[in-house]
Amino acid sequence: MEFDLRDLPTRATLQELSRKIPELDVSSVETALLFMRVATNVFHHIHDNLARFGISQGKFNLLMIFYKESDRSFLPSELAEKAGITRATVTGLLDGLEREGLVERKSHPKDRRMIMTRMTQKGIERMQAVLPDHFLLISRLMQGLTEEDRRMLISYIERIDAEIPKAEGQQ
Amino acid sequence: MEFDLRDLPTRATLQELSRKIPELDVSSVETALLFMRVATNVFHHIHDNLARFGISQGKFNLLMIFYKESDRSFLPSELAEKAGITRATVTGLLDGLEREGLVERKSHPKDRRMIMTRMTQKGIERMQAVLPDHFLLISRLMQGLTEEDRRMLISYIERIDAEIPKAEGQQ
DNA sequence: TCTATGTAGTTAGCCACCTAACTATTGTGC
DNA sequence: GCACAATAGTTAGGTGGCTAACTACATAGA
Repeated sequence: MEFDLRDLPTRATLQELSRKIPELDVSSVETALLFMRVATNVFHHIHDNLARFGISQGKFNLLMIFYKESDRSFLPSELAEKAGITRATVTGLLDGLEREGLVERKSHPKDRRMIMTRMTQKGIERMQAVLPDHFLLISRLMQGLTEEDRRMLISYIERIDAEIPKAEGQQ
Repeated sequence: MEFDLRDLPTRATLQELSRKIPELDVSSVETALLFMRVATNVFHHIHDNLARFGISQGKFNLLMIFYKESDRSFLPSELAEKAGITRATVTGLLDGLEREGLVERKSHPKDRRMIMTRMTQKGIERMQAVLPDHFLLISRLMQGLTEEDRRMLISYIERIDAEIPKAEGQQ
């Protein structure tokens, strides 16, 4: 079963490699490759949906951080850390969000190196327009799975994540 | 269990939304978000490893297509279709790969609009250096799962993929 | 106190993706 | 046979990610 002609060369390559490398398990690699392919499809799907609202994935991630605590301000460096991107990237995303009037920058009263960023009313309204649609689309991805299936899936995914060495020295 | 303070605001947002939108299932969204978070970690992990060999993910994908049938040539448009990226992006990636001497471009003998691209010996050798390490790293991601676990995981992932509407009109 | 070190944000420049528009060439229909 | 449409690849310009270097400011130590 699963006789995909297009992928047969990969399987042949894998099987040849696995003869030389005993630790390499062909079915593990194939599972991981499927995982990655579907993840890519999911990201594209979500990207396309957010694009209908004129929001990129990167901007959405920042807006979500703001929205969760829309009454308070965030330092750019704090946003970078929460979103898992660099401060330089945050600068660029904030430029775009500020240009659209979704967030605003104010200088910090005490420490003049810092900038306080805050979501505007327009930003809140934009998120209120996007979120129902966005989460509904995400929710529907799982509609082929039962509650029990999802519990199992979470367990498998967490075990995969546990194998990824977490970079401690992240400067 | 799973009492992550940082994510509580998301859960609160989700629960509020789910009251207004009956079709929205909170646990489905949370499962999908975990799936995406781990997928991102996996991609970063693989990226970091390929970077040690001076190869980006995009270039690796093209090289893998070449390597699977290293005796034949490919049209750039064919590479784009197989890799799931645009022709414009292929142009850029081929520029880099050609600059490094890993692939070569030749004009098509019959149709002068077309370009035949082919992997060089140096390209083959580079892939032979990268592949064992690369696939071993991918294989290890699954070492917390049994054969049976992986079968189940594949089934779940395929059911998620089945919910993604495939864009027919991809011009 | 003043120098050195550290910190926050930005800038510059690279990469890989995109869309839209352009060039060159081939194929088609009157 | 020639104008027009279709096709292949590239170019131009935008975005979001990165690292490295820079500016401005704050802080700690001799």
